[in-house]
Amino acid sequence: MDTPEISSGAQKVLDAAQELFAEEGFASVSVAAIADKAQVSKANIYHHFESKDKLYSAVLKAACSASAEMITMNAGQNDNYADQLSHFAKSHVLHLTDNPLISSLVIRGLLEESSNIDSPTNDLTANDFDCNFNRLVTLIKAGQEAGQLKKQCHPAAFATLMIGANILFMKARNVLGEVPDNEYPLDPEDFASTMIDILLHGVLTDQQEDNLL
Amino acid sequence: MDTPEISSGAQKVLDAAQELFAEEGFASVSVAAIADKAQVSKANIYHHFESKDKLYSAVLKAACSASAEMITMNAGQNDNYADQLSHFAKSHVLHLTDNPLISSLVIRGLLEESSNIDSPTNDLTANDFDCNFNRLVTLIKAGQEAGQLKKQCHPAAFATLMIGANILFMKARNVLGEVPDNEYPLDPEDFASTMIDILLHGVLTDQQEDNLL
DNA sequence: ATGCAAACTGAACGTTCGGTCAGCCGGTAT
DNA sequence: ATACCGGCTGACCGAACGTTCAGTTTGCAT
Repeated sequence: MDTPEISSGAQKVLDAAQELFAEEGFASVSVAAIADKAQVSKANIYHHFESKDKLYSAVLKAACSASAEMITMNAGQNDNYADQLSHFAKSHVLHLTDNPLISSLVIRGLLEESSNIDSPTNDLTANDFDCNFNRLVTLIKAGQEAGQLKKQCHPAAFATLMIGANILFMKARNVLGEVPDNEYPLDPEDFASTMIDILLHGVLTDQQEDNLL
Repeated sequence: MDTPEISSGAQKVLDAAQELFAEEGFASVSVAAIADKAQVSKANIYHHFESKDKLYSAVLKAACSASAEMITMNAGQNDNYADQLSHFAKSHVLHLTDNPLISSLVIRGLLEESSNIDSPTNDLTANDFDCNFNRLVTLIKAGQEAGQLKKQCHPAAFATLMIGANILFMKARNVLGEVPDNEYPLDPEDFASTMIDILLHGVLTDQQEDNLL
């Protein structure tokens, strides 16, 4: 489409901007700081990008396309929906933890209100998020129609559970060190399988389940 | 303790600052904008607060204490842990949706890196978050010891699921309008009960559960 | 060698930022 | 009346901001 043929110099700027924007947000990062990090002059940034806003959009666009690319290779098309959900959860949480910069940018774009930045920026992250979210929703619906997942499970609520948990896991790993006397599962794969176990089978003991009938 | 007797003028400033900081973040909001919104002069803000950083800390401190106060009235001490979890989920999600400003501030403080703002600020939100998180964790452990919740359920992972889902629900309600042909559950209480149903019983059909044995 | 466009820069622009200061109010104790 | 003090303000400051521009360097086609 409209790939504006990123030069090597522009790429240095993009990389530096990505890191800084992901870590501190749009408003906290000055163009001078980006220039410093990229080891170019401030004016050079304006040679490649027409404004700070447009640079941010470019960073976000790159992050979103990288994000989409990484999650596309999911597939695994088998007819066991428990496996498919498990696979989705694992690859999603690994995507978040392996690419914290990209993920932080997308999440930041999602959670920030419409703000001052022009609308295309917001639509970008929203679309990227919807993409993952909707793929999970359709996966659940398919599982329901195959009779493997409960009909009364609201697909969007389930997707919110899984994706919300993964995001919190990724963002709060550093903050949650001090859970009392029970170590937090720091390994993403461990977390994903623990989470999937809960989501598939619930947390009630069998005895409690029986009492309900 | 050290309640610095907030005057009515200072309260106007705090209210305006809370709203703006919650909506746009620390760096995006200028002291002049806060003064405009509070209908006071910029110098007046510096009469009540010694710097923008300190004002932000004050706003965050107020938000955290309001948050703690609101969730403390949970209790309900009954011996049915399914009910207790359900009650926790409902009051938590209602707290988030009813007080979006306070919640946004705490979440923002949590998700932002150590940043430039002095450390007490970060500790503040982290403590508030830990408070909720740990209360949920101990609730789950109690349920496990009572034999009502599965022993292999990792308490911290469960807490991450529930709290992460609630946060995403609250923050993404406006973004998630377009889930295809299945309306998103916009009512917080509906969402909480749907979520709890999944967490307690899992999403696998009974027939699928039997196949695993 | 010459030309030319693109990559790049130092220095400056006007604006906005966080923060300061001298001074004006209105009440209140002397 | 006077002194005083907290609440409050307009005018101002230096620094940092995003942005521009004239001009230099680089690389490549001729």
